[in-house]
Amino acid sequence: MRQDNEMTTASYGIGTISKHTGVNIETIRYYERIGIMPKPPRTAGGQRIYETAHLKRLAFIRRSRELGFSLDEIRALLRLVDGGDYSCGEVQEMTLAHIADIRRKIADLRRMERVLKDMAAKCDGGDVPECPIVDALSA
Amino acid sequence: MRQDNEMTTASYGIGTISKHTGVNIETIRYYERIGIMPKPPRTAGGQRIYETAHLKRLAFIRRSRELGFSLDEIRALLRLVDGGDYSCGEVQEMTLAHIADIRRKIADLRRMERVLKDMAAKCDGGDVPECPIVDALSA
DNA sequence: ATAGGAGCTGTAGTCGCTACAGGTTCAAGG
DNA sequence: CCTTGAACCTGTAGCGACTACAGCTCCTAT
Repeated sequence: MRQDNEMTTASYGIGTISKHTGVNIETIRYYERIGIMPKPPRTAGGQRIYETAHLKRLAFIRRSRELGFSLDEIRALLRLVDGGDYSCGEVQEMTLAHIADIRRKIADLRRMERVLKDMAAKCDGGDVPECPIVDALSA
Repeated sequence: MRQDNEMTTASYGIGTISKHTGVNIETIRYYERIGIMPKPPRTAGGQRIYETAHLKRLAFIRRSRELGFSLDEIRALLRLVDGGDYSCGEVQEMTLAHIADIRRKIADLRRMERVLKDMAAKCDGGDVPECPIVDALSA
């Protein structure tokens, strides 16, 4: 573990924050390239040095991805947070929009499931080469 | 509309089958490139000529995509159909596996929705720059 | 004969990563 | 102090399933 020479500010290598957040090393570098993670300071040799703030930001991104936010949505969320003058209302609005999105996806999947279930039910599962599923799909 | 000179076998240009199936022209050519649509005959000038069989196959692919089958799954389905010796049981098996997949996706999305709803509920939506959603995400 | 819509090929971009190849740096052990 | 080897670096290419474009050629109707 590295130590700052002035203060007791913890620093971590990229592998450490990768393990901590569960985000792949390559993905972290990718996030930096596309600008949702800031360019961190480097050692004399060019290796990235992260601090607690980076760790928190990466955890935020990770959790948001898990909850289905796109990187663009996360970018917007982070812009609010970075601006400093974000309001709770704005964040809530985006979250509600995202929930609506998820609901639409669920509805679509349920429709698919129903159709497929109906098709599978018409099938006797035998060896004959006349399948109602195939018929239903090409109609 | 083109007409065969021997029989009344209907032929269509790529634009026609695109409109009929709702599959983009570029996508049809892409399907040909990756081998899930066969290479059709061409006019002297090199334009693709399709017949009713192509139309049915493309409709099959379209519908399967709509129902969430991946191109790889569709390829497998088509291999069964093309082989001619497919059994209804095999098709049904793939369909049931796909249904299980859809159920998993629905469960995931529902979990997401619940978490987001809980987070949004904690938010008073006001103008204050302290948002429980942001806190929840970075924790 | 000509205008213009339809079609052609080939390439590059999208999203969100992941997987290399081929090199450099760092920390620990001898 | 030196060596080993793990960790890190850059840059590029690949995935799936398209979509978009540039810059042509072809076909049909007037």
